[in-house]
Amino acid sequence: MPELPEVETVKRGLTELIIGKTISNVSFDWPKGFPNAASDVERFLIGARVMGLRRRGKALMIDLSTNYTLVIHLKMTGQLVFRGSQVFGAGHPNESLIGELPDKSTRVTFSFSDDSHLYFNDQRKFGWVRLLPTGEVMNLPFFQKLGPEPLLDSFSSNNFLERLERRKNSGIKAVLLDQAVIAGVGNIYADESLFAAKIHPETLVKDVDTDRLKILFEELRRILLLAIEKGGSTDRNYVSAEGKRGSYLTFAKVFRREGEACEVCGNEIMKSRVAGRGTHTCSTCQPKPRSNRK
DNA sequence: CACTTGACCTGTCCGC
DNA sequence: TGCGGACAGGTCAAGT
Repeated sequence: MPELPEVETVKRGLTELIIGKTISNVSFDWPKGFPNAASDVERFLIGARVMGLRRRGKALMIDLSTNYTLVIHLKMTGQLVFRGSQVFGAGHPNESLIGELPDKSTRVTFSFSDDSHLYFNDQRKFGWVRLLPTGEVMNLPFFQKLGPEPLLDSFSSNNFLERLERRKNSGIKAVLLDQAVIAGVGNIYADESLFAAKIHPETLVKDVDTDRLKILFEELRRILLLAIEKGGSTDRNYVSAEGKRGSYLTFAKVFRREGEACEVCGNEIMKSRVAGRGTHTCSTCQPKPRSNRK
């Protein structure tokens, strides 16, 4: 679902599609997901121009000329889909996976003065939208506890090791998924990077060799970059700002491949539950540690 | 305090 | 066909 590569892909798409546009209308009926809409939309959104797009962890920000910023989290089933006045049909390279919009899972519709629209769809309503003064965005509790961006040059192998060390008694997958440790990693890329580094997801951090953790650091970054290049992973709901699938799952080695043969050793990919999530491993390439029993 | 589990939602799939 | 239940998995709150 939307993890760092998916949100980055949406950000890049929207950067091409909506910068410079002026918001002319916003319709919403979702007090829980967008609580300050009713009071602030009229004052700070209508007439605002889109200045830029940013991403931090799995959250997306749309900076506006009113010095307000829309902060959006897609959680598991959120989509941000742009529609121009032109709709492309079947077979066209710009054909969207998403049909007529708005649809029954549309929670917020942003209309622009050129009669194009940005739809925030969220089947399960776990996502959220906030409108805040740009200077106050990072005060949100969500950002306050977020760990570093794994793809920044400034995030080093040593940073990674130090942050993992603080959680040495936890299972490695639970730690990778913890947004306070590293921002942006979710279930898909945790499974894929642990497979690439040949670490069983239940292994306690303290039981993984430092050299292997360094390999995990390299593999995690390599996989996140590759996933961005492929436009992210479309498992069920995720689509780009253009409404298109991401193709990373074609390249995935274990995620959603239970029952298939491991590309490396030929043994079967297994699915289990680790840290409360569906977890995919090769039992040969990622031997279960004997030291920690569950 | 560190860590794990359940709640939040809706849609789909599977077994009976 | 209909129906109940498991499952999907990001984050926060509550529980151990």
